[in-house]
Amino acid sequence: MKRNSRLSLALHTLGHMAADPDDAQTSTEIAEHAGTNPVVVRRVLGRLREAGLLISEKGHAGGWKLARAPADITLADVFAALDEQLFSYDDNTEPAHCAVERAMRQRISSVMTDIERKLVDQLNSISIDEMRN
Amino acid sequence: MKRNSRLSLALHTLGHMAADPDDAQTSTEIAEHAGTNPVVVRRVLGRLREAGLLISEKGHAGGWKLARAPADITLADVFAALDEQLFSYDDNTEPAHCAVERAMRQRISSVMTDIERKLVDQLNSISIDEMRN
DNA sequence: AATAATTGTAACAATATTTGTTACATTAAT
DNA sequence: ATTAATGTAACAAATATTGTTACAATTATT
Repeated sequence: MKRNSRLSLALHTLGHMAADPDDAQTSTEIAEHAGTNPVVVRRVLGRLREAGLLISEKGHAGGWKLARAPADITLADVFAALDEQLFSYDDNTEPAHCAVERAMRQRISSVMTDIERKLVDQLNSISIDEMRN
Repeated sequence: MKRNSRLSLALHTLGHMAADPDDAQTSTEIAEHAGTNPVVVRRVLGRLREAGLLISEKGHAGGWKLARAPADITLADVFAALDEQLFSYDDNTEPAHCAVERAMRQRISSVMTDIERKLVDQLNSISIDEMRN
């Protein structure tokens, strides 16, 4: 089983939708194309809907569509919607016992935050429209 | 249980070592300070040793020390040593069936590679010496 | 009004990963 | 010899991800 294929599924789906923004697709169609299960698709795309990137409609002739223009959805939007940790850095939640430790944690945290901010800037500069050829 | 605390453990340990590069520490000491187990410490630090960042010595009075000057060990070195995925993007290994899919995967992969390269540049600009106050 | 097609979501199993732990062989200083 | 350390295998426990089944709610079609 693969780990964390949510981002992959989201990007590929959004990329396809960007090619034909007015065509709604069902989770079954998307799942077949992505080689997975409709429930998994609804699970992942549900997060994109909560973030305002997608619209879903229930019932007969329902399905999934982009909520706005492909040029207005960036990679940073997708990362944020999936709540992906950009880095795999988890600080210990236990309070630091020594002063050196506390100072270092703060320094590391600030460095990471700075790097992350720059990364988000870069991700924001790429729209899903640009993910297609 | 926490997920992926390896980077945290590695950085904090290296940070402390950078403050006193000549003092060798045992995995038990490090484990107590980090609130974990000596075997876990040896597991994580072993990777740093394989990458040439640390030196370990067996036997009585053995322990762990930096392999080179703190200013010469960067965050990028540490990430690389732990083989961390910078992003949680996993491409499907299955060959793409349609041309649109193939093209998009290539585009995504190239975008990710580009972002990752810039990120590594930034990580390389910060040494573990700078992680302390 | 009945039917069909779709999302939303809960529940559970299967799998993979991470961490913690015990145990023990190996190595080196005392 | 004894002691103290690493190196590593093996396994348990916790957690996360994915796949799957089931079914209620919703909406279009007939």
